[in-house]
Order: sequence, then structure tokens, then C-alpha cells
Amino acid sequence: MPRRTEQRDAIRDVFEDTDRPLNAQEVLESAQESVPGIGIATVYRNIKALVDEGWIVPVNLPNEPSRYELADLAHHHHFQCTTCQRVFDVPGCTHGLASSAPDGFEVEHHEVMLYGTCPDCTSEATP
Amino acid sequence: MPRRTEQRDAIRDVFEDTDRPLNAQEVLESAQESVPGIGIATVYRNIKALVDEGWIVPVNLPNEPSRYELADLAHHHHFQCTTCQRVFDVPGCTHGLASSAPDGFEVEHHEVMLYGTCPDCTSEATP
DNA sequence: TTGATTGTGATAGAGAGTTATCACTTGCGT
DNA sequence: ACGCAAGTGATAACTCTCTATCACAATCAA
Repeated sequence: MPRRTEQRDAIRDVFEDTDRPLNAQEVLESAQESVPGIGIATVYRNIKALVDEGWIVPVNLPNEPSRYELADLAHHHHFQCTTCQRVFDVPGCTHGLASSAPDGFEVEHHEVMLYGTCPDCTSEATP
Repeated sequence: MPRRTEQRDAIRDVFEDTDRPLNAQEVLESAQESVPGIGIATVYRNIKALVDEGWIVPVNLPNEPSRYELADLAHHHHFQCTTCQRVFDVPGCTHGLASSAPDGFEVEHHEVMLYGTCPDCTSEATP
């Protein structure tokens, strides 16, 4: 049976305290603030466990390491900042995407990715 | 200066004769129909050259090897069949995506991915 | 036709992300 | 408090895609 460890708690806290998808490296860096000695292997191990139990879900972008976010979020899309590479949630989905495929193609689900500049990087670029 | 070889011609023909993005393996298999002995290294080399000269562009999906298609196509999106893994072009783009991001996010471009079943796999699943 | 030089094919190697290994530590039932 | 099973951290190893290497073959100007 699973045990409660400070590393595991720290990793869960990281996801609960963040509203955007995080990759293993980002989780490591956030978790190190509460558990300085935590290692990357522990992060990967616990991410895997959290995915298996359905508490987080993977968010995959082309040519990017897997990110993860809480599984119980409402349907939404993602925005990646082309400057800092961070990924943000974009709430809602008002597009009639299912009907946009040609005849004969049955759409089961879709992904929308927006790319651009996030508020932080916009303000830093404006002196 | 570059030379004309039957391998290079075969690879260019593959892209011109196909209306969906192809990965290196798919290009290899198609090119082998006209040049049986062609190797994967030659495919990668020529794809790289064709990208550098702007004749094809990469089409990247999460956790998938890079695919490539002709660069001069009109703006469109992509559909991946969850059965055969092939990727197809979806013409047009009628969505007001630029306006869907939260305040402060500046959208520069976007990608829409549709996932589902292609006509070939739909008919094969219906006996 | 010749010959420099570019291209090819087979395969080794690089690079990135992720998983496995293993000795040591820690949580927790008794 | 004890003991053992589960967890951790460091790092080796794996997977997958793509690039580099190198001996040999093919192209094309002269």
C-alpha cells in the first residue's frame, strides 16, 4: 500500500497551486521549494502514479516534453508563449470544430493550440 | 551545386503525388516503389534539403515523428486517424481563434488538430 | 571519357526525455 | 521501538528520432 511522504505531498501541492500545465522539470523546481533534496526520478515516478490514478492528465505539444494538469478541469484549450515556452489554459471552446472535417471523417475529439506572447513577456518587452 | 539523382526525383514526386503530410518512413516506402534500393538516410537528407529550400514544411504532432507537406498549400488544419495514425489535411479555417485568448495574451498563430476515424478505417470497421 | 566532387546506403552515434536499477532511508503497522 | 515493505536519490540504461561518418557509386563539366 502507498505511503505518505513529504515528496509526494509536495508534488501534489505543486499541481493544486498552479493553474497551467507543468512538465517534469517545472514540477521539480516548484517541489524543491518545499523539499530541497527532491530528485527528478521521484518527480517522474509520482507523475506516473498520479496519471495512473487519474488525478492528473498529460498535455502534449509537438516537440515538447509532456506536461500535466489536474484531470477535473472543464474543457479548455492551451496557449504557449513563444518567448518563455510556458503553457497556459485558455477557458472555453466556442468553435464548431466537429463539422469542419470533410465528408467521411468522423471527429471524436480535437485540440486547439494558440501560440503568441504571454502578459509577462509582453510587458518585459516594453521598456 | 546540387545534382539530379533518381532518389531525389523520387522523393520530390512522392510529395507532389500525395495530398497529406508524410513522415520519413512513409516517404521511404513510397519512394521505394520507384527506387527499390533507396535508404532511409537519403530520405532524411533530402527532406532536410527540401525544408531548407522552403519547398516543404514540417507538420508536427505530439509524440509523433515529424511529417512534411508542400509549402505552398493554403491555410488549413490537420486530422489524424486514431486507427491508422495517418494525417490528412482539413481545408479552411473559419474560427475566430485570435479572440479566444484571455486579456493580455497576444495570439500570433494557431494550430487545430482533429482526431477521429478516417473514411478508410470507418468502412473497414463496418463489415 | 575522364575525373573532381557530390550523392548514396549502411550503420554508428548524438540528443532528449523517460524508465530501470540499486543501495540506502523512511513511513507505519505491530 | 522494531522491522520490513515501500519510497527516495543518483545515475545508468533505454527508446525514439534524426544526424554524422565513410567507403563506394553516380553525376556532369570539360
